[in-house]
Amino acid sequence: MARKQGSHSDITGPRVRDAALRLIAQHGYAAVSMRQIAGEVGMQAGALYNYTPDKQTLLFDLMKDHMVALLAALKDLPSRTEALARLEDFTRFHIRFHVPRPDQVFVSYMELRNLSPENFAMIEAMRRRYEDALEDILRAGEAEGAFDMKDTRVTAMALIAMLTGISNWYRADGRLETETIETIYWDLVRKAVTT
Amino acid sequence: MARKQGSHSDITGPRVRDAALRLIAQHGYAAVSMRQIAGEVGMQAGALYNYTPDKQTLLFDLMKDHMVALLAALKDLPSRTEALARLEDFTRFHIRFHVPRPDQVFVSYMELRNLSPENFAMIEAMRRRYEDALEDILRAGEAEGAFDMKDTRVTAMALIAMLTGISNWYRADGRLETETIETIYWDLVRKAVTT
DNA sequence: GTCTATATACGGATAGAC
DNA sequence: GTCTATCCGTATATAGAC
Repeated sequence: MARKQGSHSDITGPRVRDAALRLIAQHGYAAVSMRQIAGEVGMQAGALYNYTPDKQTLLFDLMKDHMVALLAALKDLPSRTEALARLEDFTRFHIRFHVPRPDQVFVSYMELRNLSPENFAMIEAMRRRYEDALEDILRAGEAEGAFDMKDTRVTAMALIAMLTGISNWYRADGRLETETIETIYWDLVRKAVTT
Repeated sequence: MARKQGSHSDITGPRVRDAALRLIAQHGYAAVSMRQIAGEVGMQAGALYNYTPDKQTLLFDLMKDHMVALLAALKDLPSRTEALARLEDFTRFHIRFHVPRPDQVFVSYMELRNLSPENFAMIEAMRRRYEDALEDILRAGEAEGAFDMKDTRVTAMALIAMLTGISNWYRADGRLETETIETIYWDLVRKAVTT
C-alpha cells in the first residue's frame, strides 16, 4: 500500500520528529520551544500542530518509538542455547543498537521526568521488559552453573548501566570502532558474571 | 570565627540551595522557576537574588559544591599499596558517597547541558580528575600484573557508569542495605578487571 | 533582607484566512 | 497544510518602598 511519493505529510512528519529529537537531546525538553522546532524544520509554530496534538505527545512519541524499535530488534536476536552465547549476543546487540543512536539514548534516559504519569508508566513498562530479557539470560546461566553473581536483578541493572554509559564518552570521530568497543565491553561483562 | 547564630543569611542561603537542589532533581533545571524555589523556601522570588546573582549561577554552585565535596572526600581515602585494595576502597567509597545523595547525583549528571560553556568546562575538569583517579588505580594494577583489561581508559568509564547507575534503581526504603550493595558491586568490579 | 510592582520577553496553543 | 495574528499565562530579573 505505497502512498504517493509527493505527499507532504509523509515527509514533514518525520522531519518534525527528527528536529525535535535533535534539539531535545541537545538542550532538554523543557528548554526547547515549539517555535525552535518549527524554525529548524522551516515552518511556523502553528503548523506543528498538524503533526502532534501537543508538545508532551511529541516527546512521548519519540521515546515510545525508540523503545518499540529496541524491543523489536531484541526479538530478532537468534536464540542460542548456552547462556554465555546469549549474553554475548545481548551485549553486542545493546552496543550495536545504542551507539548509532546517541540522541535517542539521551532523550530516553534523561527526559523521563518530563513525561506525564500515564506516559511515564508506558515507557517504564517497556524498559522493564528489556531489563527482564537480560535478567532471564543471567538466571539461565546461573541454572547452568556457568554464571555466578551475588544478586541477579542488581547485576542486570549494573550491566545495562555500564553498557548504556558508552553514550557518555563515545564520539563517532573518536579513536574506537564499534567492533572494538564491543570487544572491550564483552570482556568486562563476561568476566564479571562467569564463575 | 563563628558567626552569630541568629544570622539570617547563614541559614537562608543553604535553605535556598536545598530547595533548588530538590526541585531541580525532580523536575529539571529548565522546568523549575525561581518563583517555585522561592515558594518552597517561603519567600518571594525577588528575595532570591540576595543569595545568587542569577539562576545559572545557582545551578553551577550546586554542581560545583557536589564535585568539590566528592574530590575532597576522595583525597581522604587511605592510600593502600596494592592496586586490588585501592580499587576496593574506591568502589566502596563511590557507592557510600553517592547513594545518600541521589539529588546531587541526578543534577550533576543530568543538567550538564544547561550549564553555560564556561561553567561546563569547570565541572567537566573536576569530573575528569575523578575519572583519572580510577584510571590510575587500574594502571597500577596492570603494572602489578594483578589486573588485565582490553582498554584502561574505557574500563574506567565503564566502571564509573556501572557504579553511578545505582541511582537509577536504588530506593532508601528498598530491600538492600548500602553494605549489601557494596558487596554486590565490588564482586562485579573485582572479577571484571582481575586476571 | 524582604516585600510589591513591574519591565520585558517568551512560552504553548488556537482561530481563521488562504 | 501553512500562514499570520493573537490569547493568555508565565519566565527572569530589577527598582524602590519599608
